[in-house]
Amino acid sequence: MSTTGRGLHGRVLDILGPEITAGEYPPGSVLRTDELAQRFDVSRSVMREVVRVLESMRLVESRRRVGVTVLPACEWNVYDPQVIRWRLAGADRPRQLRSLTVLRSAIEPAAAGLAARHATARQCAELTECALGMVAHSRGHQLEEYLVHDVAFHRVILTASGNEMFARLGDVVAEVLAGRTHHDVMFEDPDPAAVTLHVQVAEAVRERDAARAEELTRQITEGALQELDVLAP
Amino acid sequence: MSTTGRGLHGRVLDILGPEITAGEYPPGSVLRTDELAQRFDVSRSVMREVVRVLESMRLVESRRRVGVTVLPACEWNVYDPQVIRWRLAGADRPRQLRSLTVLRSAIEPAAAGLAARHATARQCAELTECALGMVAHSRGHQLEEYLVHDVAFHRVILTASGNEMFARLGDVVAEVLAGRTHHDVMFEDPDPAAVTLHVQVAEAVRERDAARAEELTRQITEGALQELDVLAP
DNA sequence: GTGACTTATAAGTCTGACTTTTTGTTCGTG
DNA sequence: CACGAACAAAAAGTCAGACTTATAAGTCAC
Repeated sequence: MSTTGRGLHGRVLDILGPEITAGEYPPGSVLRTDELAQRFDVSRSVMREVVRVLESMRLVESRRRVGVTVLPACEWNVYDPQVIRWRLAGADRPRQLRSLTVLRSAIEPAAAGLAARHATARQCAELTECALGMVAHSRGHQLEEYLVHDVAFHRVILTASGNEMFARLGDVVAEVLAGRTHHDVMFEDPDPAAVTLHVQVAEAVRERDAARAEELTRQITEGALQELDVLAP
Repeated sequence: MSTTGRGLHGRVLDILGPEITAGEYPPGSVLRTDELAQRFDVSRSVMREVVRVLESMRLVESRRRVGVTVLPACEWNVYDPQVIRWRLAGADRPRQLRSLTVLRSAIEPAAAGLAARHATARQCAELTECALGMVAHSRGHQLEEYLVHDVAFHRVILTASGNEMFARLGDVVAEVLAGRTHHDVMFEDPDPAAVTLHVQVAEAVRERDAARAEELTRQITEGALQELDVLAP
């Protein structure tokens, strides 16, 4: 599932990146390129490329005569998909999941409102299809199938908003939804109320009722927030 | 003002990055590392590092035997601060500014609501100070001083929300606000109504009135959106 | 036409030498 | 003792060249 993987460079990145985002090196720690190259048994060229990428994510900063210094978490590009993935795989996954869920609850209602105005006929159809798929798999422990349609639903909403910044959060939402189903305990079938809300959102968008689409989506994300409050204190 | 600049590598990036985000190479175009190295008169090592960074931004994809192919805009990491800066400096600045303003209007009200709950006494004081600074410079063509306080105000709100994803949008908001003052025509003093709203938001946060802080901030961002509608069709 | 084989190509990797910047120390002077 | 300038060392930065590897595309037999 890892996007990187490709090439020697990517493999090193997939080890060093998670280590840094996990906080294994306190902010201000200095790493030397040569030592890292030795440790991973790669050439300095490869190691330099890795450092450059980490630098562009603002995880580290490279300065002459001093080395590669690890930056404090407040500097990190937390919207970088790679950084998000690394952090979700790490120890502070709960905190990360909460941050992202709060972000969702700010974005998605607005996106739904815009989607009601801008969605194409095709997107409206897709939306309805997703919602029906959710209904169809909402009972009898078909969690995986339900998840697929749930993710697709939210992706369509975000895309149909017509705002590229919203659209780009599709992967984040997918990650959050998948996290809820997989990692956290979720043996029970999804909340019927939530399923109904999705159907209603699809309706509202189809009927171009922006205010209703926004309000209904707000209820969905509020539910996700409360669910999180129940699981994690 | 460029963050990169440092080093030969950064200079190349600051030329090639904007070129790509400006759409000078249609999606699917292939660039060869060697040719680029020749063009910029740098070694392949440097050029490879540049390509690696562009790849991590998902502006390009490097594949063996084919070259460095430019990816379509829907793949770009549009939340990368560097990408945002490049695009704001480019031709589709208006569209970009609109996307970011829409994003703002989704995020900031939510952030203000959270800030009302989580802001420290110090942050409340800073907020009030910023608001007063805005009032003080709201008349008599003191646009620059006004902007400084405006930016600071919104940064505090986003930080005080306690959500790192929100906090990280401080730079984006700063960029948008600065853009409004500098690039677009703005000879007149700021709208007195907006100034008052900022003061009231500071009040609401200090009084822990989350709903009011959220609603007032919504009015601020709505104003920004309408202002944009007036300037650009 | 289909499939296996070959080839050319461009990225990927490694190595070693050299340059440049920056830090910290040393030393001389007031 | 304080202060500043000269100096030395350390680590990143840069370059050039040789080699490896994956793979797209062309070739040939069937």
